[in-house]
Amino acid sequence: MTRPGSATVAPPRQLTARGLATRARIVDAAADLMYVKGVNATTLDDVRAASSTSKSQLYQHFADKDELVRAVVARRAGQILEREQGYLQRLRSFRGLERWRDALVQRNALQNGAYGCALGSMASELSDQDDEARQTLAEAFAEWTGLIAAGLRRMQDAGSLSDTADPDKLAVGLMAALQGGYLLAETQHDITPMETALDMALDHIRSFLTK
Amino acid sequence: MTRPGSATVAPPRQLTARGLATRARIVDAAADLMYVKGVNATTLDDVRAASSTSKSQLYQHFADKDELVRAVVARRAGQILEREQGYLQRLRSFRGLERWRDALVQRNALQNGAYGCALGSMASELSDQDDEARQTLAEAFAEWTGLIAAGLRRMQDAGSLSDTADPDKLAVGLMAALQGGYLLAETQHDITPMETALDMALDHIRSFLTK
DNA sequence: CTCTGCGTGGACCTTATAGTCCAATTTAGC
DNA sequence: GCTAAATTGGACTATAAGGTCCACGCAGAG
Repeated sequence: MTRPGSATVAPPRQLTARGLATRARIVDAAADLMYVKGVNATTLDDVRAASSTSKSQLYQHFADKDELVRAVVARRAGQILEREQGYLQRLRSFRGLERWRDALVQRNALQNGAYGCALGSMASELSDQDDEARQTLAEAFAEWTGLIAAGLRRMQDAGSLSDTADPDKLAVGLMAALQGGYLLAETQHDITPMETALDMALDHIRSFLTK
Repeated sequence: MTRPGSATVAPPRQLTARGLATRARIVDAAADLMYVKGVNATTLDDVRAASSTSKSQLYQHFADKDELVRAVVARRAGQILEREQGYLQRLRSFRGLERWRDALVQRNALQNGAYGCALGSMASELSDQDDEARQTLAEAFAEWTGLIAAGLRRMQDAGSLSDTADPDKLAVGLMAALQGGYLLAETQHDITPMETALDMALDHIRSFLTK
């Protein structure tokens, strides 16, 4: 850190391909562990073991655990948004919304509701502990909700959704139903409440269909 | 623990009023700390300091931290259900549902959404770590949802809610909207999404009103 | 081929935290 | 009051976890 000659402080010193690969391996392993065990309950030793790295490599890439956590948050946000973009960017019909719902429910059914939403569980655990993580998560939720709202707007443009509907509010409501559904499913170890919650939100949106 | 003559193992040895008061002080302090800092981030030393007790007293009343956590979960569940009973047991009209919504939103606005729902945040943190806590939380959610469903049924009996409405499903959907709203509000430090989510759920229920 | 510096392994240190123990004190029945 | 049990205070231990350090390895530029 006090080595002169290199960059001034400790900004992203230039990484080789190998370094980048190690870093990715660490973040991936940490993301998996933190999803299953929770952020706090995941130790750096867990991460080290799961990623087949050593302590020095962790601290080569991250100043401390908080920074690793933030990298995990960013990574998860990126992953989920990319996945959701795949589902939502072509959304143009209510049927598409139903398919989206089915995909989420099915994915969650694989683990019987356990662990909840990767974004939601981190949001709950970190929002009041790490403001930077909180902001990243808030932005991720906003983008995710935005994808839904955009889809609803396309439905309006296509004439299938009434102009009296407010896509932004409907999207927020749908996202809340999704997150609440995840939480209840996680607690009950049963995805039924998640289905019920999403169905109710979709029923409500259905009431705005024009045909 | 190996003291002969008293009860066989270590069942709730008989407590005096003083002991009971100490125990309550510990659980209360722990509940507050865990709500604000999270369960994992709350140390027994924090609890000890906040409750003005000593280590031996903690271990007098709880075998280990997990047991304290379970006591906190049970306590919170009891508190919230008691509070919600006050609001919901006389619920007979849609207006009453709106008042209930307003009360929850207002309470959450006091802290700008921070910390979320006391039950929800514990559910998220504990569901995949402590199965006993998870079950208690699941039952608490079920009871809470049941209070809402019972209110909706009274509305049906009074003729203001259509018989085609399914009170149980609507209650689950409303609870999910509430919990999802809490989570989004906590993440954004802004209660707007909570309001939006609850409004959407209420709008949907409104569509089943008969007059 | 060899020199430079990023990249790596893992021992080591420090602190914080869960959990133990026992002597001293208070309480409650007799 | 007296005695036994309940209660309390706080020092003490063990360990797990975060974080530091340094010697060595390796890969690419000259």
